[in-house]
Amino acid sequence: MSIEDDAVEVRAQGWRTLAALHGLIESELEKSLQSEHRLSVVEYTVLDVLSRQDGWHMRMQQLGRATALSPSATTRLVNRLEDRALLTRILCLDDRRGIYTELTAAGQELLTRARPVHDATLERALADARELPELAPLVQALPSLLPA
Amino acid sequence: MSIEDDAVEVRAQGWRTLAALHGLIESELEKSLQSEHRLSVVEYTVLDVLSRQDGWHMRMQQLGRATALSPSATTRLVNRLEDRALLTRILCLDDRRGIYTELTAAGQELLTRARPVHDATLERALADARELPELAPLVQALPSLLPA
DNA sequence: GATAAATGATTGCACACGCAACTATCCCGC
DNA sequence: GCGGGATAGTTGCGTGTGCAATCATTTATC
Repeated sequence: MSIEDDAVEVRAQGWRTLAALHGLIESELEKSLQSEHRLSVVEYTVLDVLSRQDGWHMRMQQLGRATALSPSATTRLVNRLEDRALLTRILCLDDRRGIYTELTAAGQELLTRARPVHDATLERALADARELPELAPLVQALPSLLPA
Repeated sequence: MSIEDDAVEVRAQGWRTLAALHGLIESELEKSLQSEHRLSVVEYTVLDVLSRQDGWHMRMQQLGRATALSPSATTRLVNRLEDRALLTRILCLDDRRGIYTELTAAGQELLTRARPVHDATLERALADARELPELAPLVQALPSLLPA
């Protein structure tokens, strides 16, 4: 019993730490990307993830999963970026329900300018977090968890 | 140069992983807490953090920091919970600008009922995440990062 | 001790979000 | 090849959020 209770508490504590670090980083990114390039974090994420699909298109649904957004929010997010001519919708030929999205040159260009801001802010936010005792271990461990 | 570029990319990758795991867990918690107890994740967080301040009160600002919420959002969050009689505002005597908040018996009771739902959902969400190759390492490492 | 700057919290406003309902397209069984 | 169910995406609507401006109180300056 006590052992299982401990496991529950450890998970909850881990989640609180994760959420705290996430919240800190996200609000820093939000402020800097918004003020420098009028981009929200999730908008930047879309541009970034699209740029990584080198040559490949992405469906709305995949975009929604990549951003943890609902279908309706995904639609409007793509609308906003399309209105700013940062990406284009491309109708799917083999499945005409589906819609692909693709970065425009302007989108690619904005991403190129925004990326340094994003990266610098991320570095600063992580440095700040490393000063907080409850976040430091997670920040410290993060880089070693990637190669899968 | 290349080494520094790598560090930038590693940080970005770590952030994407962190954000992905956070998004997955948060949407699961949101769904279960909302449907079972009409609580959002951030509302649950407030009840939880207040219950941990055993005997101690918390100022609005501290609540805002604990939830990564703006002052205005904090005000309205406390309004919602106060309207449901889950917590009470207590004026600060030594600094009459400040406002303390305290769980009511009903708030404590609701938290007691919601906590099992929260914990079970968290366990399930982490198990799901462990199945995803890109998230598994972070999920695996999380429990070991806590004692600070 | 009066005025100015700073701090804690609240309100007006615009906007992004999720849910549920809807449309359009595809796929399956017969 | 036709009707019913599933799937991809969009829209109406209510609500939670951040920013900027505001009010109340405290603290600093003279």
